[in-house]
Amino acid sequence: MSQYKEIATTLKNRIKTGDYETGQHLPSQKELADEFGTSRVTIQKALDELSNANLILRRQGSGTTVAPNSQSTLDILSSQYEGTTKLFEGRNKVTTQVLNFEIRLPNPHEQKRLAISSSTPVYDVLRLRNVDKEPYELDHSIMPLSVIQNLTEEIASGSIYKFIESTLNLKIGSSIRKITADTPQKNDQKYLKCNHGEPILQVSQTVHLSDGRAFEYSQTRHRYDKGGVIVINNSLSSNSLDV
Amino acid sequence: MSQYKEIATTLKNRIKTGDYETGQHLPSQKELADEFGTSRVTIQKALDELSNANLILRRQGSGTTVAPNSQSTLDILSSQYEGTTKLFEGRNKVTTQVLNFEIRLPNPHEQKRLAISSSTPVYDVLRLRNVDKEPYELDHSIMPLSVIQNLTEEIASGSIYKFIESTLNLKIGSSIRKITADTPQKNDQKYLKCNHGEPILQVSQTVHLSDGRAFEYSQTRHRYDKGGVIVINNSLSSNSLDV
DNA sequence: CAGTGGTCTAGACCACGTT
DNA sequence: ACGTGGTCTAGACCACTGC
Repeated sequence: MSQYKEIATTLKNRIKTGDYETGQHLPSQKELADEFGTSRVTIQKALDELSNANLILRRQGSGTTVAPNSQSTLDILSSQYEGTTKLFEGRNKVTTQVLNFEIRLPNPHEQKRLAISSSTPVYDVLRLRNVDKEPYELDHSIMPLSVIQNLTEEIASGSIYKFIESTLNLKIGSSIRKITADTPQKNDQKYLKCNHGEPILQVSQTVHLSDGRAFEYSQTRHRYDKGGVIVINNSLSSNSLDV
Repeated sequence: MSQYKEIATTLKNRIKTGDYETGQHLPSQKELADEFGTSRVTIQKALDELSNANLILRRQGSGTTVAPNSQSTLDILSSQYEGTTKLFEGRNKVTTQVLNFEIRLPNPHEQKRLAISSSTPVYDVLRLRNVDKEPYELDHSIMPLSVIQNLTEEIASGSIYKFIESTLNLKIGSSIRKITADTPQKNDQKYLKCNHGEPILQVSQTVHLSDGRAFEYSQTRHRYDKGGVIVINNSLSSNSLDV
């Protein structure tokens, strides 16, 4: 691990433990450089990490302070979006029912979203995730075999993300998601136990590896009383758009 | 404007105009440093900007390439979320009806979201935004007078964001948003012309200035057939969470 | 004016991919 | 082996804030 990342982790922990309190000043960059026995530029790279995560506010002339909401931001960071399995890990019981698992050729829409040709086969996986035995989300994922291999129904009944990161040793990069509301369809009524008039929150996303290859196009549908997406935006990477 | 930001803008333009094509290599950092007559570190800071915006992919050993989707990412960046007025600027006609405009004291929920005391008065503004004469969104904003002053009903019928940035000369910083689906309420039926069974997409957000002060807590409700939120995530600032 | 963060340099070494 | 991007240094100057 690089020095500036180690320092960033240390500083994050100091905020988490209240060593640096919300609203209070951090030591100056020069003091931190002395403490960690490094240069000011390295401290600045560490502070960049905290700044990107919205944990600190830097003001030229007056110093660096711990951001308001730093504690709730830390909560969100600690359960970063890496699939439903990780989100609920330890707190709730997640079970997954694989409703469909097949390999087929992609339709034109999927070809476009995944940037693959019509001859590249894809996994088509439909899963129902339950949290504490209550239906939580209905997930339909398309993954190209050119990127993801050796996926089985058994793996799909656990965490596909863990399989990709740990077993295939691939690094997940950026994603683009569109969040919309919709009326319940037949499958929503059947599996999520939605009645007529009970809205669905749908998240459509394409997820990429860090090398830029798209590895998943999915549509996830939530009951409106169990769904919701939280987005944190900073001026640096203003990354959310209402359409 | 600092040198690295100028260079970042130049490089973004080269991607926009197709000078650097999607998937193709950029010149190496050394070549760029020579071209711009600067050091490699400055080029790297410029590339950080593009990387944060998901416009490029950097691979140790093999070089920097223009990201897939760079063109659609540019589209999104060019209409960053700065209020509905800016989003539709030039393309559609946005009109705003101010349905309620008052100054009052905040309730406990609003006090918490805006981090203000019970004695700090707030503006309470309810607005209906129409795009091309069709109802688009119903927006309920709470803003503390300790931050925003001299707001009038006339200003509210235009763009409050432009007023804050241009007239008050304040800089907008981070925001935190929660996106949910909901059933239509009385106001939705009245103003957004929703029927029973037509879902609402709701965005609740708290927006901060760059100095960390919260200046707006709002709830915006969209017709399900005219709403949607797009979110771009990168590993750097993974900033979205399903709850 | 003193102290803070922001920018920039010239050069060094390392980690990684490709050939 | 070579070229790429990643990290790091020691020092400099600038911009801004607050006393």
